Amino acid sequence: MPLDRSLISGLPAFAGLDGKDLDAILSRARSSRFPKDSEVFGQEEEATSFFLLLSGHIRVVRTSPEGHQVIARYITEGELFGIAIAMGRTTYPASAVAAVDCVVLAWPNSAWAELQSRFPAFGASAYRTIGSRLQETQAQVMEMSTQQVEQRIAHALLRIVSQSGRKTPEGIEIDFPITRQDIAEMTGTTLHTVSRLLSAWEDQGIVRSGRQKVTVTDPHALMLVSEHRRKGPAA
Amino acid sequence: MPLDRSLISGLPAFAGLDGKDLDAILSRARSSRFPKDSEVFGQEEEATSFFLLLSGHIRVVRTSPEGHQVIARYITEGELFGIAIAMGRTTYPASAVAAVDCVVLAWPNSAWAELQSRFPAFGASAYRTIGSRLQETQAQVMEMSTQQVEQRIAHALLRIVSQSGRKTPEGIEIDFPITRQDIAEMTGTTLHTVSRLLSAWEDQGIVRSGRQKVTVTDPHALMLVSEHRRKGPAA
DNA sequence: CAGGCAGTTTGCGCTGGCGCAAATAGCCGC
DNA sequence: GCGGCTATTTGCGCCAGCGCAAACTGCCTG
Repeated sequence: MPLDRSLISGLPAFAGLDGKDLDAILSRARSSRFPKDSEVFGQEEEATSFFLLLSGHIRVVRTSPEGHQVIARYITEGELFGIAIAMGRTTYPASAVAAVDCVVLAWPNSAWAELQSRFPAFGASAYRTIGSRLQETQAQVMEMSTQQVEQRIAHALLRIVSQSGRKTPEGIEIDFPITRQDIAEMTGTTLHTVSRLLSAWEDQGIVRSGRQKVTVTDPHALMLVSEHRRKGPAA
Repeated sequence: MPLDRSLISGLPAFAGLDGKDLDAILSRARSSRFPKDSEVFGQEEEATSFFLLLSGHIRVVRTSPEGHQVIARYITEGELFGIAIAMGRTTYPASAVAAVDCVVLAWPNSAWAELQSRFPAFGASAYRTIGSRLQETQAQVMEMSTQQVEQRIAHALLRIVSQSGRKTPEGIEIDFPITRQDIAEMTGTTLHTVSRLLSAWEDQGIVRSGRQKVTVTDPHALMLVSEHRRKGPAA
């Protein structure tokens, strides 16, 4: 059964393409399910496909030779990921793990050249994606160089929540399970410190948190926290 | 006077192109000199061109809203830089400052689409460049999350030296002026800490350093330092 | 519904590395 | 050769946040 073009018609990656184009693009893709905690691809693995997340959330994790893990980002619905081919890489630089049950479209790398040349808008969109990843990653380096742990965590929460937040009566909730450890691995700290800060914020009524769950009840206050920077150069 | 193709013929960015192609590419470029400490482009500035460094060394610097600076990387001879256009960005995400007197080739952004489509190998090379920048930046995040300052500085020195080292009787010297502050801004620390560590290494005979100058006399020992990691997970 | 496990909280002590400040030392221009 | 500027070194005190360890708590499973 061919994939329905409505799956991807609204996505920024395919902006400016008509129905026929979408069908052509989809004809090269296959869709698959990944249950929670399963790996879409692994770090250092031979890159054979590139992907689009149709539904769910995916954690992109880099593991160091000594076994330390760092979460590079979360992929949300509609995003391209694993586009090693677009950067001329032959292996995936990180692994991708389903944070919840996910549905993913996969294209074989062999489709890349064709899609890119037939639908330049699609290629451009992929390159824009890479550009923003680079931008974000550089911003993260900056943040780690100049901000305290508290600000970094506040900022990370705001980022996640704005990307993958679900409104509830109590506030905005991160709509996938996330542990203190996960947050620590996104911000370069330890689960202990994350736990302490979340507790403090809970006392101040800024967040509510539970097992693998964080709800931001006062985003504005959290923004203030994230902006209260360490003393910088005078100007 | 047209630019001579020998300027760029050996560079990886133009691998696989013949003399006529090179001339065509060069015909769209103009060459300019940037004296030490002058800015090739500024952060947030409208991106109007992309560049190739013919000679010299360029410092890529990001400045935070509070005035903190971070050195994202050094560009060495033969590298493309400022290729915001390839990522669909309209402004430069960082500024580029000549670390020494530099000679630079600049293409107007309007040449990008044409060059990319006429010479796919050139486009691919640019995308590979971006891919490795992303890779490196992510590795840096990892490093900052998991390693101590000492290891980070050791690693940074090794990286610079392998990229821009000049052999001298005493060891390998960084062949552009670099201050303790610069090293601090590459590694997310302070010039004080850098100075202390360099002094310690000097006592151990691993480096020799002077005003805006660092010579690695014992790269192997420095590698050992950079690999002596903080205790990690058991496996 | 009894365990057991994974995730979380919290206390406590310690230390890497920062912040500040002052002294020193190359280098450049005059 | 004399300032004066900029880069560097170094001492000292302090504290954010880590490491360790122990207790706790939902939640899932049998």
